[in-house]
Formats: sequence, structure tokens, C-alpha cells
Amino acid sequence: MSSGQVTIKDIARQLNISVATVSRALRDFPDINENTKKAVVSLAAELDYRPNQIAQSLVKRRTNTIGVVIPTFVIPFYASAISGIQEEAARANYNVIVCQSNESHETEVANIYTLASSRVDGILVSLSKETTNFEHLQCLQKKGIEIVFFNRVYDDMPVARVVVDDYEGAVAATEHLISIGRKRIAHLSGPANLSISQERQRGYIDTLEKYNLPVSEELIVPCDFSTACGIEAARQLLQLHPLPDAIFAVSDSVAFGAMKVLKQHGIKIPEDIAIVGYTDEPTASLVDPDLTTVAQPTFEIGQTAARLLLGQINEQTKNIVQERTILKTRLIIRGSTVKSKV
Amino acid sequence: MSSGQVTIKDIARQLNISVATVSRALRDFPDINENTKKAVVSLAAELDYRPNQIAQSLVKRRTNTIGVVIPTFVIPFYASAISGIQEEAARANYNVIVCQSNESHETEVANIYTLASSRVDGILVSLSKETTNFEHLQCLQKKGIEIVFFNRVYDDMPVARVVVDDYEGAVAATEHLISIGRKRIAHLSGPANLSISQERQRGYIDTLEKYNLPVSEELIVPCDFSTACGIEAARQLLQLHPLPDAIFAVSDSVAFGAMKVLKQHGIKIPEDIAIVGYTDEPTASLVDPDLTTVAQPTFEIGQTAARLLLGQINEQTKNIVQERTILKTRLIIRGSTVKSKV
DNA sequence: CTGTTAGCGCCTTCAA
DNA sequence: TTGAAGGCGCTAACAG
Repeated sequence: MSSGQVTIKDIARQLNISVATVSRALRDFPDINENTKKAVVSLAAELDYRPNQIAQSLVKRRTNTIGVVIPTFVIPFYASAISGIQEEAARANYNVIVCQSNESHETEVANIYTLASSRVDGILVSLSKETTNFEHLQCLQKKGIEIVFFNRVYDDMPVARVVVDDYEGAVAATEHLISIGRKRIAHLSGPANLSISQERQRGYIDTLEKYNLPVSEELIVPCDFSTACGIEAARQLLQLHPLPDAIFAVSDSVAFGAMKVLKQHGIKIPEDIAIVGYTDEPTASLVDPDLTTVAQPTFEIGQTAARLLLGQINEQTKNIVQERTILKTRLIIRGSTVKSKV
Repeated sequence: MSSGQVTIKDIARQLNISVATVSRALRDFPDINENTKKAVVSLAAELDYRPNQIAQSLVKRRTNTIGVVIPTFVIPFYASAISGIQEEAARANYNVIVCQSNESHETEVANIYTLASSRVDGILVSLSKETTNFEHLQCLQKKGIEIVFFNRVYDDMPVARVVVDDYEGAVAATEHLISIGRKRIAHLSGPANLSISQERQRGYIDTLEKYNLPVSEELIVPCDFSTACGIEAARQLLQLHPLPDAIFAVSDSVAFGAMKVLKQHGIKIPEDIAIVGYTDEPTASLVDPDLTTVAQPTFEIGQTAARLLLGQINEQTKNIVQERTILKTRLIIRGSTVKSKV
């Protein structure tokens, strides 16, 4: 009680019983006298006793905490995914510690080691755009800390992954653009080392080929996931002759940047250039025209990843599930590709 | 080592020295033989030893962790503020556990007790829109857990608070609307129990009065901070005769909802109705027209709150700082109030 | 410079 | 049904 926090010792002393009895009473053990139990429980309530999770963790050798490493909160995808993670974790009585890598590999490594020191029971990871070395993660596995990847995953490690069908989403987006008559479709692509970038680009290229449209290097502009990069990339596209008649962007944020530039240049969306994004961030339905996009079940991705991780943590049979869980995307057609009939 | 995690015991055993020596060597104590230190440090590195923070916390009686309770990650203000908090915490070698209340008082209370069980050293709180009872927070103080409020604060508790000058921001917004000739200015206001709502509304009303404009009940529509509510509120405004010629919204998200409705109804922004928001979320410069808004230093708010909290935690002289730290806002004029000269 | 002892708050045998 | 004892991994005196 000296620290302001009540302990089972305090309760034991006041009731003249042993701490062991208090501990058992509080955890509702079978062989406990009804009266002593009542006394303990009511005194605990009165003193507002809260079990010290730290002490519990030390003896139980598990913290009931999972760590999450994401690139940044500021990408709406992650804000939503984390909500899903937290909901699922809370349901199972788990705490969540979230770290941001800020897209830096170095920070990501530091995050992982911090979480290891915190003795989290498992970690959810979405890679930084820089990450190409995976020692820090392999190291975790050796220590018996469970890992599940989500969204930005690494495929060559024996761990579970939760992703959407990026390829299919990209195919749907590209086919949609082709279906409205576009023939010169540009792609603003994501960081090359991330599989989500690769898959989306592959979907784009394969679809062009399927419809016998030429795949042109100049129409594929490397980008990251930021609006700033979308702005820059769009400026680059505007140098081309002839101009593209459509853009498939690797993310909504990139698409927003591109839209801004096009509008500044008096280019009409969708008449002159149609645009499709990826994710369906809340902003997608607020811009003008509203953005056609490949919607991802962001909240559900978080939930699923958390559920998988918790499953692994509590699995008695440690048969590592190294499958991809693939969630569906959904193309949402809006004004940036099809003029709305007002 | 049985648990997969290396402990100082493992190191001690392998080196045939005591755990105390290992502990000291690892923490770079003065009176340690250079050679044993080297041996310990290098073996620790080899085994990839990570100190067990749990055990450290138990003996040090501090966890080097702070808790954060926010309404939701999905409000961009908080995504950014948390980045500020984490940066500041990381600098001081603190971990951060973030909980969302989802705007529910009940969940907020649960969050607080979870954090108390986790024995965080301090908590940053931004209240849910429902919260009008503060027992859970007063309870924390009794246990010696430091608290700092930010953004959505409660003024009748002896704790530090970090806010922006909401009143002044609202005055600037309203004066700007008046300066461009608007006389019938509506206000979409926030939840009534939050001081940020009250202050922004007060700034609006005082400014109208200052300029001898009538303050009309029908022009003040209660809202929360969501786009959905902005949509609904705008529909309500459209029932009025005559229509307002300007809207000051309690947040950007609300303003986005209102803009959407106005555009659907063919009302020209800013010619027919000018709009001002609050916060300067990233989306504000992406909508069309881009949104005039009262910018808040979101990242800095988080930083400041964290810095204050860490200061209190490490304060030897426990003189409770119960002052408001008031940061500045900045009116950013864009196309939703002043037609840009293209 | 280093080892021994004790204890952080709690849980878990083992006896009683 | 309950208490005593030992230990989770680490730190903090106190000797030596």
C-alpha cells in the first residue's frame, strides 16, 4: 500500500489470513470457504484492489499483451485495422502495444526489440517500405514469440499472413478502366519491394496484356503511398504525349495527389483522365469527383490478423500455420471513372 | 532459457559468475572489472539477451509505460497526436499503450482500469463525448498514477491540460466569414458537454455579437465530430428560409459532410454558402473547393502532453501542475470561403 | 571488484 | 479449507 496501490498482502493483513488464501479467493477457486471468499472479495472492492498485471505476468510467463508494428497511424488503412485488432484483443482480454516504424527499417528493428523486451506474447507486423532484411523477425521466432503479418507481408517466412487479394483487385480496377474505353492506362506503383505493390502492378500488367493493350514503361511511375508522391508522379505523367486517358493508383492517397494536379491543369476527371485508387479511405467519397476505388476490409483485416495471432499463442499443438488468409476486395465505382447522372 | 528467452541466469551460469555481477556489467556500473564486463556484454550479444522489462518493472515499481485513452484512431486528429506522443515517449525510453473509448463512457472506464492493472506510470486522456462523470479518473489519482488531459479536457480536476485556444480559433473563423460579407452564419456545434465544443461555440456567438449580428437558435445545429452528422445537420440547415450564407463547423469532418450535401443540392461554395472547418485534417486540402479551416498543431499537442506527463512522473517535488497549456491555432484560408484566383 | 541475501506482487506446490 | 515456502527475472543493499 506504500506505493498507493493495494496488494493482496494488504488484504491478507487486514483479514488476518494468508496471501495464498486471498489469491485463491480472488480467482474463485473451488475449495474456498464461502465466508472468507465473501470477505476477501468485498474488501478488495472496497479498497479498489486491482491485480498487478506485472507480477502476474512474471510468474505466468505471459503478459497477455500483443505488439503491433505498423508504418504509421496516419495512413487511414492502419487506423482502421488497429481498431479491428484492438477489438479482437480486448475480447480475449489482451492488451495491445502499437509501434510505428515511420517507414524506416531501422525504427522497425528497434520497435521489434522493444516489444521483445516487453515480453509481448506475439506480434503483428506490417512492414516498412524499406524493409528487405528480416533478421529481426527471425530472431523473434527463435525466442518463441509468435508473429503474424498483415497487409505488407513477407512471403518467405513460415508465419501466417493476412492480406487481400491484391492481384484480383488490381485486375478488377484495370478491367473497369478498359470497359469504359480507356486504352492508355497509367499505373502509379508502390515501393517495389513490397508484395502488395508487386501484386497490384502484376494485376495491372496482366490485364493490359489480356486485352491486347501495350504495356509501356513510361506509363508506370514508381511511387510510395503518399499524396505528395501522387502529386509528383502525376506531374511526370503530364509530360507525356499523348497523355494517358486513365490512372490506376496503388493507393487512394496517391490518387488524391494525382487528382489535385490534374484539376490544377484543367484536365477533366473522368472525361480526359479517369482515376482509380485502392483501399476506399473515408476521404475517397469526399473528394470531387468521388473516387472509384478497390475497397479493402480494413477493420476485418485487423480482426483476422489478431484472431490468428491469439490462436497461435494459445495453441497447445504448435503446428505453425503458415498460410495466407486472403480477404476479398470490392470495386466501388464512383465519379472519377463514371460521370454520375445528376 | 527454458522459455526460449535468455536471462541473466543463463549468462551467469555460462560465465561462472553471479547474477548480480551480470546485472551490474550489463548496466555499465562503475566498479566492474573490464574483462568480466566485456565477457558479459559479448555473451549477452551472442545470445541476443534482452532484459525482461516485466521483471525490471516489478522491482523498480515503475513500468516506463504510459497509457493513452482516446475516442478513436479514426479521427485524424488523434492519429497525428499519437505520433507526437510516441515520439516524445520513445525519446525518454517509454512505451505507450493506446486504448480507444469509441466515444463510450463505459469503455473509457474499462480502459482506465485496464491501464491501472497494467501499472502504467501515467495516463494521457482525451475524453469520450459521453463522459460527464469522472470517478474513474479521480480514482487513478488516488493510486498515484499521473494524469494529463489533452484536447478534450475536464477543467475541474487538479491535473495538467493541453489544449488549443479554441475560443480564439472560433473567433478568427467567424470574423473571417464576417469579413467576406456573410451575415447569416450557421454553426454546427460539437457535443455540449465537451469544453472544446463550448469554447468554439462561445467564440462564434461572441463574435456575432461583437459585430452586431443576430444570434439565432435555428442557426446553431448540434452535432458530434463525424461526417455523418455533418450531412444530417446540413440537411437540417437547408430547411431554413432564408438559407444561411455561411457555416462554421466544429470540425473538418463535419464540414466535409456539409459540403457534400450542399453540392448535391447545387449550392455553390463559397458563393452561396461559405464554409469553415476546424483542425486542418489532411483531407481539408483535398476536397473541392479546398476547405478553409482553423489549423491545430496536432502533432505538437501530443508531444506537449507527453512531455508534461513524463515531467510529472519524474518530478521529485510533487507539486501538481494544474495549468492549461494553450497552443495556438492558425486560420488557413482556402477555396471554401474565398474563390481562388485561377 | 564480486557474491550473498532479500524482496518486488503474485501464483503454485506441498503439507497440515 | 488454509498456511508456509519457493520461485518468476531482476535489482539493491551489505558484506567481504
